[in-house]
Amino acid sequence: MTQERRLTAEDWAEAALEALGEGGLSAIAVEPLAARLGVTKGSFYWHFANREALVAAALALWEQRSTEAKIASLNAEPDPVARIRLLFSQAIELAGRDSAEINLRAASDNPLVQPLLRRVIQRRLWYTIDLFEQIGFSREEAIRRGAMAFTAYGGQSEITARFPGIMPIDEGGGIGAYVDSVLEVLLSGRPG
Amino acid sequence: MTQERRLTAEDWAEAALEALGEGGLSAIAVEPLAARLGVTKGSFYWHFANREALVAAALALWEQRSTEAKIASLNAEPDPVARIRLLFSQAIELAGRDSAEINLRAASDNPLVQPLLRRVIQRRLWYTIDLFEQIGFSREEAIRRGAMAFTAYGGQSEITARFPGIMPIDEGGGIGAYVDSVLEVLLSGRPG
DNA sequence: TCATTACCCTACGCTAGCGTATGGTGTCTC
DNA sequence: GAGACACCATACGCTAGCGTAGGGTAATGA
Repeated sequence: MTQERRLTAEDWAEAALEALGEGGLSAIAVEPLAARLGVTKGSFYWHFANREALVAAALALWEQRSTEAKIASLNAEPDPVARIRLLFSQAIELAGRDSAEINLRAASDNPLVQPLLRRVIQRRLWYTIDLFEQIGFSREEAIRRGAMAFTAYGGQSEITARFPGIMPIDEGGGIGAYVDSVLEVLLSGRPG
Repeated sequence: MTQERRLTAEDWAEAALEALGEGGLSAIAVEPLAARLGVTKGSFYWHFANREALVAAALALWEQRSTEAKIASLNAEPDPVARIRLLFSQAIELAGRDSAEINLRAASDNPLVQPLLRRVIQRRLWYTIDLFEQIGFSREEAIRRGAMAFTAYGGQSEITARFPGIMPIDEGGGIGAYVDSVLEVLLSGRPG
């Protein structure tokens, strides 16, 4: 964290991403980050033109890593049904793993964040829809169920992250059982 | 809006709530609001101790009105299934009706907003769960389905509000058809 | 070894917003 | 009609954060 050697633009972007996870978008601030890196903002303005450029760098870093991570963990699972289950499980425990995403959602009005989230949502939504189509639902039905699944685990992860303990999913079997019951409902009337 | 007469604390709270709906929590700022009300902040600090008090007043105003409105519109419908349908329909078109709520969710880390939203979520969640119990599901199953319904329409309203046009629910029948299909899934295997 | 380059510091100006002190004015009351 | 009170203006100090100017230093390559 606090380095002895001199810094690069990547060091700054890394620190910015970390700050985003801890304090939200507004925590990506030049002077506080400089202090944290044991340096003055004179350093920053050598590597970046302005704060916006730093925010953009941190967002790019996040997008790359988050998509890589999700794709990697999901591609390991060949069965579509198991993939959906994985999607859900991951989303529910997303709070601890990726607090940057939670904080990004809260800043979705920001002109840099808005298009980024739009891309990410689009990808995930249609990925989910595709899964339901692979399972055997018609395209129209897959769109409906996929959209429902996506909003459900989006809302779920948001709420559990921001209001821990408020969802009564710990009763009777824990998270796994809840995920199973959700899937049972989402897959009801499954053809094939 | 811009008044000729002198102001009361309620006028300030009202303007603050309006600003919250338009620009988020940070838009509840003393000097901009004063300018908007055609007055200086000397007026404000006569009515309130500080900014936090104004935020609290605006939040109280919102909580009171939003719960009143929702309860009124839902109590008019006696059938539980129709009520759930109403809940969903309302949530989806929530963006235009209550942008203050959307902006509040984005500020849920704020120490004044956090407990407020926690209360509201708690109320709505268990209200939804009760509906599923009234329909005939067991308590355990009602908790699962209610939680799922709640997160689904929470996520739905958030996404449609922040990223209009991104959800493919307008295809083939519009919102009403989508709500119906969601309900069909959520009520699958319904006893009684 | 010496100049160049990469990186950083110090010091400054600027803005938005919070909060305070104090004085002014219209309206109500006796 | 004279005070009292409610409401507001003016003017100030303060903080956090952005951005700039210009000088300094350590390492590196010729």
